[in-house]
Amino acid sequence: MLTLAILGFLAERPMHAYELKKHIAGLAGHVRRVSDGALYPAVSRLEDSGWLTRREEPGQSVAPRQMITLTEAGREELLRRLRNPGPQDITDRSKFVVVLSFLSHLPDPQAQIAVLRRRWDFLSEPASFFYDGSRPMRASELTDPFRRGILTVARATKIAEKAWLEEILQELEVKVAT
Amino acid sequence: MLTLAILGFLAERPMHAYELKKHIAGLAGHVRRVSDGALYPAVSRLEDSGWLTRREEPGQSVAPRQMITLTEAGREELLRRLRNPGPQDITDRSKFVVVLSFLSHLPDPQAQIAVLRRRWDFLSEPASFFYDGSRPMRASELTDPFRRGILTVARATKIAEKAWLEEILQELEVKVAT
DNA sequence: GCTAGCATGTAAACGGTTACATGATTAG
DNA sequence: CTAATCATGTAACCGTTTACATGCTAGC
Repeated sequence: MLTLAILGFLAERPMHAYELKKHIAGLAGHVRRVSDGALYPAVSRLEDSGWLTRREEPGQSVAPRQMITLTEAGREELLRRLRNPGPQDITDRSKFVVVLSFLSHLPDPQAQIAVLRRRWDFLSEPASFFYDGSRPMRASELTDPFRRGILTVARATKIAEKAWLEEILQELEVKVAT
Repeated sequence: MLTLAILGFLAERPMHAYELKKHIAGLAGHVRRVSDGALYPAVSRLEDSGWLTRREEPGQSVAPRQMITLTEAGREELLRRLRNPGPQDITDRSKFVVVLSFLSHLPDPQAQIAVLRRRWDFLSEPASFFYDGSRPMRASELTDPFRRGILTVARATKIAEKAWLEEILQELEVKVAT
């Protein structure tokens, strides 16, 4: 998730790590704070992979900082990841949000459609949640009010997301057809 | 997350690890598959902490398996974690769902109210998502259709969850008052 | 005979959290 | 002078993923 977010934001423009941190924190909707201990090693890893380069900017009245730039290989890696998200990137909403954030970078609407459809298919599968012994329970059988709440909210979320997906898929299909 | 889920399900009844796995997979709504490499070591860790015990059940016509039972210390640990969830357990929906799943185990409605209110407070904070340079953007300024989608769905989810929270909080407050 | 499901584990690699460490600038 | 924000990093620890490894039973 961190890797994709770093590649994605750098594709828009070069930044230094501190800026990157704020962008990523915003993306996560402070759902997940980005710790320095995760970010800086991640940037180093991506540099080792040849996906980005760092240029020291001697501090003119500010603390010295490093401008990080995406390489061509980095841009290709981003597109590869966007075109071909892993299963978790589709099923885990917080990961899918990252994919979605950068999906515009894919030049091909058909590739965008493919990703969105995978999410739609996943949301269309029946989601079993709780078990009575080994038998999955239906929502109507649940007496626990908190578990009912989980299902209530999950259902509302699913409906909202599917509605949006159907809307944008239709727009994209019109675009492809023309 | 795994630890809390294991403690929570075992509080309902003893199980063997394979059953636990299915319960946890259901809980996660196959958002996150539970790998054996995570589950079995987690169970061992909890055993080392004295929160559960394992009893070998020689297989009568089935493969030999181990019945896992929560200890008194394990039950206390569960209650401690439910009463006092970490910040991530409140802000990260997939983690909050785990807390919610077992919140009924807390005997005190006031403690339940406290947890739910923390979530409500978190959902009430303004969530900034994307930046234009260093300025956070308003939803109306976003032109990227996928990013607009993220905000659209997030807003719907938030409304649904807050509505449910307000409903159940009111019920619980009535309960406390009587 | 084979596949699916039941059932339990280990080991290496990876990545994230937490805590530690440093230092500059700006606003109150 | 002090707190907040800018800015970058390291190290120990922990838990998860992935891949490997084994073996039984039931139904087709």
